[in-house]
Amino acid sequence: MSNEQPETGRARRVTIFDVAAASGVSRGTISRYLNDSGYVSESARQAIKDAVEEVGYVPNTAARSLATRQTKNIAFVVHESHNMFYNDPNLGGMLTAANRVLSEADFQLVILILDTEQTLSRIAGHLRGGYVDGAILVSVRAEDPLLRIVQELGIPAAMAGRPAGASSVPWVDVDNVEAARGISARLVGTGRKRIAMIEGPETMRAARERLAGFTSAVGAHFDANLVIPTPDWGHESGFDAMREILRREPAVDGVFAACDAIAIGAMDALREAGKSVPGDVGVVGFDDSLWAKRSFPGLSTVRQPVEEMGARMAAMVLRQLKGEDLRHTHEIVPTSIVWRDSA
Amino acid sequence: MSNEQPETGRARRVTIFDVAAASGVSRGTISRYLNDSGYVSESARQAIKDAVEEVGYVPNTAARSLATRQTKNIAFVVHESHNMFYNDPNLGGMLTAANRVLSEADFQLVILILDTEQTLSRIAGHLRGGYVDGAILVSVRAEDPLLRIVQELGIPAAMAGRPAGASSVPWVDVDNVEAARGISARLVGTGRKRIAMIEGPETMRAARERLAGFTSAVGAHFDANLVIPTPDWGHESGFDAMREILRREPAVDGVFAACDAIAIGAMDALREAGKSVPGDVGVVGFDDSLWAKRSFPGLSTVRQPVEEMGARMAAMVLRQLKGEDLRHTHEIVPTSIVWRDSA
DNA sequence: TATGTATGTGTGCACGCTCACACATGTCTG
DNA sequence: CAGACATGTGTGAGCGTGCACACATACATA
Repeated sequence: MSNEQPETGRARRVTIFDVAAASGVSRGTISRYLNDSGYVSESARQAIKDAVEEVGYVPNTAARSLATRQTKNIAFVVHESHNMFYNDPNLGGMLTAANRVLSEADFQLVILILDTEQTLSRIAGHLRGGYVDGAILVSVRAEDPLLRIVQELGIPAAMAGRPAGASSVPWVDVDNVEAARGISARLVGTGRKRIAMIEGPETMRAARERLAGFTSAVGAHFDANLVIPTPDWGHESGFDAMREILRREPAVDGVFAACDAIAIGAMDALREAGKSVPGDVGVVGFDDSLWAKRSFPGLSTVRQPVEEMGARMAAMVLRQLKGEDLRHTHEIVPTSIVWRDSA
Repeated sequence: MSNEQPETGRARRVTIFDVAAASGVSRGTISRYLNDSGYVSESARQAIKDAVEEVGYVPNTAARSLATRQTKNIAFVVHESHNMFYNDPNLGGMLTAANRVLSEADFQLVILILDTEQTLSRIAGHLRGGYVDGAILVSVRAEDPLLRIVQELGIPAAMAGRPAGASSVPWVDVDNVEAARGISARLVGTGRKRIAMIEGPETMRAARERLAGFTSAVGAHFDANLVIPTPDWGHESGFDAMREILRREPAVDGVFAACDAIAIGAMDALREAGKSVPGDVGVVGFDDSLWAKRSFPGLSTVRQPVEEMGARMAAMVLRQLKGEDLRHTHEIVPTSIVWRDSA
C-alpha cells in the first residue's frame, strides 16, 4: 500500500524517455527538437511539443551539463566586502545589464562575492570545478589572485577597469582623464580660482587618471598644495581631507572629489566650517551614486555608463564562448556629466 | 603532430579515474573519501590526498549532481526591480548572512532577480529544472505567483516577512508593532505633543503593524488627522506627506516615518519649511539604512536584525533538506533601536 | 538505372560521479 | 572454533542528457 508513493523517496523525475513514450518519437529526435539542431519534421515537432506539455517535462540541467561540458552559467565575481557590494551604485548597474544580456543568450548569472581568503578558495574551486563557463570580474585589485587564477584556467572572462599589471583578460573602462577634465572645467568655468582636489588613494590608477584630467582642466589655477590624497574612497576620508584643505587655504572656492562619497564627506566638513555650497565653494564628485542624488545640495558629478559596461563585459564573455580570441583587447566607454546644484 | 593537443578541443578533464590510477585505490574508496562517508583507511586517505594534489583533481559538479539528484545550490529570489535590489539596505544584510550559513554547509547561493513576467518564467524553470535544492524568498508580494510555484513544487523554502495570504512556506519576520511602539515612545518621552506618522502604503501589512505600534505608544496624543499614508516607501512620498502634515498642523513637533527613505524625505520638507530637526521637530524612522547614517542630522531609527533573518532563513532551508517538516512555522526576531540626533 | 544529395529518424556510447552490493579481512564473543 | 560484527575495498549499474553514426526515405541528376 505504502509502496505506491514512498514517503521519503522523491518522485521519479520526468525524463526524455517519458516524452519519447508519450510522443512515439525517439530520444534523438527529441534532443534535436530541444536544441534546435534541425532535422525534425513538422509532425514530430508537434507530437513532441504536445508530449512535453502532457508529461510536464523539464530538461535536467546536470545531465545536459555533463554531456555538453557546458553549464550555461557565468560567474559575476565581486571582489569587495559584502557591505560595499550593496552600497556601490556602479555594481548594481553592471549586474543588471550583464544579467539582461546573458539571459537573452540563455545564460544564467551566478553572483560570487569574494571578501575573505576562505571565499577565494571556494570561488577558485567554483571556477575550476566547472560550475561556470565564464566569468565577469568586478573591482579587481592590483596583484589580484583571482585574476591570476582566471588566466591560468584560461576560461572566457572580462573585467571592469583597466588592470594594474599585465593581463590577458579583456577589460572595459571609462576614460577617467577625459571625464575628470570635463567636470573640473565647470569649476574653472564658473569663475573659481582656488581649486582643490581630493584625489583618492594614490596607488589606484583611477585616482591618478582623474588627477591628470583635473590638472589639465584647471591649468594655471593648479596648486599642488591643494591636492590631497586619501587612504580610501570613504566618506570619512573626504571629511578629513576637506578639513586639511581648509586649513591650508581658507579661501578655497572649488573642490573636485575623486568620488561621490568623498565629495559628501567634504561637503559635511564645509558645512561644519560654516561655508555654503555652492555659494562659497563649488563641489563636484565622480560616480553619480545614490548619495549624489540625495545630498543637500544635489551633487554635480560624473555618471559612468555602468549598464553599458556590464553589457559589454557580458558580450565579451559570450563572444569568447563562441571562439573569438579577445585576449589583450579592451573597450573604452564614454561618460556623461550630471549637473545638479553643488557647482 | 597537431594531434597531440587539438587546437579547439579542450583538454580532457581530470576525473576520479585519474586519481584512482595515481593512488592505486579504487573509485569507490575515493568517492567515500571525498564525501566523508567513512570506511577509508588512513593509508588510503593519505594516498588519495597526495594523488588529488598530484593530478590536480576537482570533482565535477554536474556529474555529482546527476548522481545524487542534488545541486548544492540554493536560490535567493528577490522579487524587486534591480534598482531596488541594490538600494535596499535590508536585502544586502540578509544576503550576506544567508550566504555565510549556506557556505558553511557547502551550499552555494544563486541570486535570482524577479522583475518582469519574463524573468518569472525563467525563474520558475530554474526551480523546476533542478537547478536548485531550495529557495529563500525575499520581498514576496501578496498573491505572488512565485510563492504559488514554490508551494506547488514543494521544494524546501523560507521567506522574509509574514505572508499576506495562506501559505505553508515557513517565514521569518520582525515584531513591527513592538519596534514601532519602542521608537515612537521616544517622541513622547522627549515631550513632543503634536506627533504625526507617515504610514507607508496602507495595503502593506508592515505599514499597518507599525501604525498599531505608534498608536499604542503615543496614547492620548494620537490624532488620526496626523496619520498620512503614502503610495510607496520612497523619499518623494515622504517629502509630499510631510508638506501635507505641515499644512494640517504647523505646530507639529514629532514625526514617525514608516521607513528611513520616507523620513529623509520628511526632513527635506521640514528644512524647506524652515523647521529645525530635532529642535523644532523630532523625526524617527525605520530600517537603519545607509541614509539614516548619512542624513543630517543622523536619523534615529529601528534596526532590523537582517543578518539574523538571513541566517535563520538559510537554516530553515537546510533543516528541511535534512527532512524536517517546517511547513506552517515561523520565527520572530527582535529589533533594536539606534539613537542618533534627529530625536 | 545507378548515383548523389537533402532530409529525417533511431541507437549506442560517453559524460563523471554516487550508491548498493559483494567480498575480504581482522577482532571479539560464547 | 564457529559465528557475529566492524572495518575496509572493488565493481557494476544508473543518474539524464547530447552526439556521432548508421540507417531510412524522397527526390533530383547523370
